[in-house]
Amino acid sequence: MVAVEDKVFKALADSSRRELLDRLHTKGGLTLGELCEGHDMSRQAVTKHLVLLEAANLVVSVKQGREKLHYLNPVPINEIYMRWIGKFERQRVHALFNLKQALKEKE
Amino acid sequence: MVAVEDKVFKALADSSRRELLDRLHTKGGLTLGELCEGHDMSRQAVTKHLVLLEAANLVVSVKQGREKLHYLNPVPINEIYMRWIGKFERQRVHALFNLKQALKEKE
DNA sequence: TTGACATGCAACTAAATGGTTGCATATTGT
DNA sequence: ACAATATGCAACCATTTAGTTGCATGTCAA
Repeated sequence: MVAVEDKVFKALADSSRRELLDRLHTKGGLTLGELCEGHDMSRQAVTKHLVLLEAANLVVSVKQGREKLHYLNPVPINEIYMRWIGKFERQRVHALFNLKQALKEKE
Repeated sequence: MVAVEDKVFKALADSSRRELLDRLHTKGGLTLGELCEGHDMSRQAVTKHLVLLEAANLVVSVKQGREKLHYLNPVPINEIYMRWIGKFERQRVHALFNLKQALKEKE
């Protein structure tokens, strides 16, 4: 069952899917219809993306009547992080990130 | 220049490339030849993977004579993490991760 | 210098991927 | 009931991608 990990990365490989995750990070519980808004691709394309995201466990959904509500699941992302960032690196890398942020805000 | 982010995710999408990252996380400074060992794919295939990983800035390399030494760069991974894990989630998710680890060790 | 070693580049192939269109199903409100 | 709304499924197409093979270049050591 190494497959689940592979699904996560494959799912994250597409920019449309990443954008969907961004939207769900900002606001959870969106329906398929809502997630389609502001894209130039068809509803069916979005459906396919959501199927992959759910298979990867990056998105969880609940059916409510004829609607389907979608939520972001942060767990798999955390596992990626833990995989390649050792305990020491974590501090350095966080410091670097914060520095970058601070500089960005000064612009 | 949205391309750089895309390269990171595309690079991570392949399991052979992730394995290369694992090897470099365990031990930095490996040559192409060393990275080829224990794979069933050709040297040229590995080269191609490394090109992508370097383009994504996930791997940095230094030429030394006729050899090329490779190192893992943790910065892009951290940025993925920061993107989809909000400040509160970070705590919960870490706690969950640690719990899982503890349970795994008890087996 | 010359052979062995380490890496680089290019053309080609098979499979995976992202997108489309068309039709089917299920739920809601009047 | 029935029309509008929300989602699901399947076949098909173009492009990308991971891998190969073959040859070229560059560096070291005897």
